Amino acid sequence: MKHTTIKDVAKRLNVSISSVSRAFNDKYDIKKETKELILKTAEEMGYHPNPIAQKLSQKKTFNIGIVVPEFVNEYYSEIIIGIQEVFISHGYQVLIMQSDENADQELANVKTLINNMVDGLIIAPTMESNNMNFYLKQYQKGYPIVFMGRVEESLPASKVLFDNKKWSFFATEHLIRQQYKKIYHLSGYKNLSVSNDRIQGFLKAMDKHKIPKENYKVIEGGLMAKHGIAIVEDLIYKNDLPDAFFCFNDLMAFGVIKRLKSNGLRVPEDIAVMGFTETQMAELNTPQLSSVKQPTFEMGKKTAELLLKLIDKGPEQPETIILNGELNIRESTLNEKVTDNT
Amino acid sequence: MKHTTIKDVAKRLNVSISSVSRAFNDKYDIKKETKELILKTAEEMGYHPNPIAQKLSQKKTFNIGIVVPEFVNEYYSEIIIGIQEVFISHGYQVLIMQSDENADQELANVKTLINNMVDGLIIAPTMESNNMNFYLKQYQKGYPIVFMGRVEESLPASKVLFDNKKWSFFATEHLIRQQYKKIYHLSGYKNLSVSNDRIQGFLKAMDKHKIPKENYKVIEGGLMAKHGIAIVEDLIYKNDLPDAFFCFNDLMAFGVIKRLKSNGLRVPEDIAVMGFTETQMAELNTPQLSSVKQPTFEMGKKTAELLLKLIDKGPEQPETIILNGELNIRESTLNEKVTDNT
DNA sequence: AAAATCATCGGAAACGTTTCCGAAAACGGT
DNA sequence: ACCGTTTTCGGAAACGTTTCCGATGATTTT
Repeated sequence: MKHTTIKDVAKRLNVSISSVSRAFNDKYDIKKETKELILKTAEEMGYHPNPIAQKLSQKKTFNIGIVVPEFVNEYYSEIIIGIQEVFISHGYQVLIMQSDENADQELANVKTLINNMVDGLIIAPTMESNNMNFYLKQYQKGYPIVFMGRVEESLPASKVLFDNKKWSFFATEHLIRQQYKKIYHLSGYKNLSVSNDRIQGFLKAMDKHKIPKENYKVIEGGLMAKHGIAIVEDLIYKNDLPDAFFCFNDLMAFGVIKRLKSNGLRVPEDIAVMGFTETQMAELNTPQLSSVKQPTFEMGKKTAELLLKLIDKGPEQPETIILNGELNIRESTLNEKVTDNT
Repeated sequence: MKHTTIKDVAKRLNVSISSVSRAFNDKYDIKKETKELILKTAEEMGYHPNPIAQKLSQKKTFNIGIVVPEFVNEYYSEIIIGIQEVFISHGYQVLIMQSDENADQELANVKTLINNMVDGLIIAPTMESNNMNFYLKQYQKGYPIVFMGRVEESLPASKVLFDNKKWSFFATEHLIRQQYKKIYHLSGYKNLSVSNDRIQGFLKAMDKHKIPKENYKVIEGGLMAKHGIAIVEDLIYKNDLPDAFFCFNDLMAFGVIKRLKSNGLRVPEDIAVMGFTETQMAELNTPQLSSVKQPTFEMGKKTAELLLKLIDKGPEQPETIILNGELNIRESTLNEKVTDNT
């Protein structure tokens, strides 16, 4: 467990500590031969610079922190993988913490990460809370922070967003084109900006195609399958089922499909169901689920690159990157009566 | 960005640096009043000890590293959450790296983590490779390492395992009791010890119930849905379909179900399908998938606790924890002709 | 040949803690 | 009033780097 230090290497070669340091850091003021000699014997001695000492000396931790609501589902996992790819290749290590969809936990996580002196932070907030004030204050004090996902476009900081309104619109329009007449949107929690964006997209499509008000509805759901199940349950009880459901995410869609089937209803023959934020199960489910695929990996990479720039070059004009998705039509929203499937 | 240091606090109160340190570290040799005074003014000045400096001084990084094959699927995500819960509450930060089911990548990850001087390592190997020699050598040199999952019971180091053989046996026996006569096991890669354990369990059940050799088969699959699909495809082509499939994991089971359905076969009426390592989709799929639930969260916690002990108390007798699961019977393996569903 | 430049290196401060060692102060007992 | 403890504290070394500053000798310029 005894580590060989820079001193050991220096002593062995009868050179100074500074020379060894210079050799390892590619400095100009060292002769080529001595540098090579140093590197060679250091290699032989199994010397690796102690990262902690380097960090102390350089006043950088080469750690960055990520706070996400959760990473059990694929969405944030994939984003994290994208982030890691960028940072690890730049010599950083990534600390991941989850807020469990809880604003207090989120704030606590951010504070631990700051106390651990991470060089930068990526925050995917669970919801708009007054935490944002704290985060923004840190950002304005010069702490490098980049936001991701559930924040408003007006936020005065760099961020990477998905164009929820647009793709919600496209998804809804697809349902309309498939000639589903009565369409219900099961939204996410309404205190999430993404939920509202998708509601906006839904309503915009309704408006454009002049669907009468009694033929559509927005019902507040949540994030999980059980929310979809509960809502369908309720609608069955009220005898108020639509032709098509457009769900906030795939998980809710799976819940909806399950509950419909257990009531003897077929998807899509009786009722169509559309998801959002595509999961790998969309293809494997019966029926295969139509959904909107978000470019998770790319979102992670872009976010990481923004933060890296912020760390290296200091604060400049905040940048907002809005990414596009992909509407993947599958069995669950195909109306057999419609031949033109555009 | 200018941090207040221990010196600033000391100077302000005209005490020594050591006293401030003592106050923060709950040392005995400091008067209660001065300690409180120091803590109060430190608080006022917004002083937090610099963790990097602490780490350098204490020769500990308070970082631990985890290497997993992947964390897109729920299995490792949940394990990681269990690990984090233990370590974060003990003041550690957790560095997570994924090997992408690639042994070289895995080794590289372990080496980066060691170079980053993590205080301990949790390795969930992708497969038995000669990496194990390297890991064991580090372990024997005194580096705290705990293994998880895909390792053999004979490995001379602390580890947390799932009793794959036992639960594979139970799962298979359930299929036999449901009077499925011809049962095929789609295994995982045969260079994984877990695959072999589950094969053993499968064969043991066949043996116990004296199933004739021509009525069962072990087919090497993999880890993903597409492997299940490909195998079913092949069996259909060869006209060699069984009454029931027992799959290495849920993902393969979903692939199997999908491919069977697209051939007009019903699950479970025509063919039953059983998964393993239960996912949240098992309940939501149609039909609901029978599977074996692994105690992922607990596995994470146990692993973390083993490592924590290893770090704190040094190497003792290696400990092996083998955890039990839960056989969850659902629609996909219920034979309507059988009334006694035990 | 003197002066200026350049390449190469060593010494030491600095980064911000913890901790060892010893000293001063307070205290109790005789 | 003296001595031995105990309590409380300060000084300084140590952790392992990076980097600034200056020194030395070699090389080039005038």
